[in-house]
Amino acid sequence: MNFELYPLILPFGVLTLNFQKLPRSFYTRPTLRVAKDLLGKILVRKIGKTILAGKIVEVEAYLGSKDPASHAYRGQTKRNEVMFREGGHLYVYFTYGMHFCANVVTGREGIAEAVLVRGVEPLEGIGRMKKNRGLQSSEENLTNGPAKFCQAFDIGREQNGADLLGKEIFICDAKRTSRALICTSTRIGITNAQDRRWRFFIRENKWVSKSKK
DNA sequence: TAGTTGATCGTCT
DNA sequence: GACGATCAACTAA
Repeated sequence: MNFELYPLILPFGVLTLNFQKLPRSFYTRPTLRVAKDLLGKILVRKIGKTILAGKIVEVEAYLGSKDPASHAYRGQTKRNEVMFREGGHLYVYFTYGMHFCANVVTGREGIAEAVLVRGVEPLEGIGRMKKNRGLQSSEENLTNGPAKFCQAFDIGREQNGADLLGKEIFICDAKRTSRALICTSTRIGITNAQDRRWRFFIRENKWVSKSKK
């Protein structure tokens, strides 16, 4: 069942918290609902004995065949195959010749919808994240963008298709983010479908990407 | 601080 | 052959 517990040593001392992995049923719900509910949840990445963890603070929804901006708008291809899987998988794609971006697949099998993770607030493994980024940069510059987050969390080709109910990458439940703190906007970096306000982020959080507020 | 550009390659037309 | 769900370094002011 979903009662595996994951102790995390948070950076501010020896506080150890037990988080519960989100169940499959969290991801198979309607995508816009999953997108908003992902705000505040704890994304965990295990690399050997190293644990990286961060709070999701910015996301964008992509609604497959209903959405001209989605990679899956024109149907299934080799690249977007993972988007068509059951909710709770990770869709990682390569872009601009050098960057990876990661999506949480949502909905039932055959429905190609997903939520792009654009910003994360680092909680655990910050030293390793800095090493992964390879830059001496401020802490907010570590994970305040989709490709920065992937680099910090060492997410690439090999993580495409990963099951979020597995051991390598998963998301843990956390207190629901208050509706009053959730902001909405158009999505970043796309030119069509500007009428769809499917970007969601936590107000005044330092790890929301800089491009638009 | 705002705006521009180079990097770099898989995917789809 | 064009371009992208991006980023960092650079320039101008």
